[in-house]
Amino acid sequence: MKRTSMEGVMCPVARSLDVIGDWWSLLIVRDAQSGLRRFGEFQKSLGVAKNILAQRLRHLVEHGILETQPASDGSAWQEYVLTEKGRSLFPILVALGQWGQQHCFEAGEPRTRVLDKAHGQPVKPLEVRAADGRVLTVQDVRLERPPPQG
Amino acid sequence: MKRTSMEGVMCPVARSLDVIGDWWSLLIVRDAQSGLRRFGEFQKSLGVAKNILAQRLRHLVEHGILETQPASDGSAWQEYVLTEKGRSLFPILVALGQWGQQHCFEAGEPRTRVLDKAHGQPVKPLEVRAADGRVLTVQDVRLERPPPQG
DNA sequence: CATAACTGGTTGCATAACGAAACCAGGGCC
DNA sequence: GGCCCTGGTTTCGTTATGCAACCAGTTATG
Repeated sequence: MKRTSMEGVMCPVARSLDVIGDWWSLLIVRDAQSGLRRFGEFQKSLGVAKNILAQRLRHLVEHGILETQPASDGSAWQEYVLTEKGRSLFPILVALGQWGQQHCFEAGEPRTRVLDKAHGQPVKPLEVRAADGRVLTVQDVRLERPPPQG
Repeated sequence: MKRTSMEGVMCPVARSLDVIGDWWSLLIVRDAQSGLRRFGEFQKSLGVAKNILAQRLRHLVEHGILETQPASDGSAWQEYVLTEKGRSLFPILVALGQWGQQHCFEAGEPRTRVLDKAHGQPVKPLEVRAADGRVLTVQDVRLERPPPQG
């Protein structure tokens, strides 16, 4: 069988999903962005089975999204911290969060929010913009496929 | 067993992933955004097994991301078209695409790009902004968790 | 109008991924 | 040294995935 891989495909979305497209990876990254570092912290926060967590952490390290380093508290354990590549997933998480907030909650239902540290205000909804600054919707864009590499 | 569900969880990211977090769903939405409508079109574009595709389409319809409608060409078949909820996934796809483009390709490797229809220019990199317009990184935000609903 | 071919699926089966729980090794603590 | 905690690995049963075969309704063809 084999779960289909998108490694050779030219669509960047597919390539991304190849790396972070499984269920837990993005949630791990999300927790890492909010400061978690230790195996046990992730396990407690996510409630995921330990074998799955170990597997995902290894996967994320292999793909350069997390890296291991000696624990900051002087103990002999190691910590998982985000690389630059991992930190740059931030807009994806914000986009997912904003969409989920709008479409996956009932009106009064309590939810976690992302706030600007400086003023405690929610962040602005993400906008896709053209080079000249115009806000774009899906109708305003087109895909450019590279020529078949003969 | 049961693949863990995040339905009761307060994190919007988790809720989103509950709906669109599996491997194929976002790719289907991506193709739908670029204009595909018919079962056969999706199948050809994605190369996915037909049973999986049928299952995913049903899932996306159930969650209100796609809806079925009679074919626009007058034939008796039906088409799958995006709802407003589905169209609003656009920033997520752009975010995934931009990240994948930066981090999952070799330097000269050809890739599909999203261009502004009006001028043929690539869209701007997404930016997370505060209410007052400042660009925010992950260090500039914090999470507000709602009080435990006692 | 009969029939061939296409679209849009469903069913069955083999295999890989997932999940829970048990197990285990090394570290830290007394 | 004995005991518990952290951070995993192993084992095993269940679920999801992928392929291929099959099938009904629709459209094209003669």
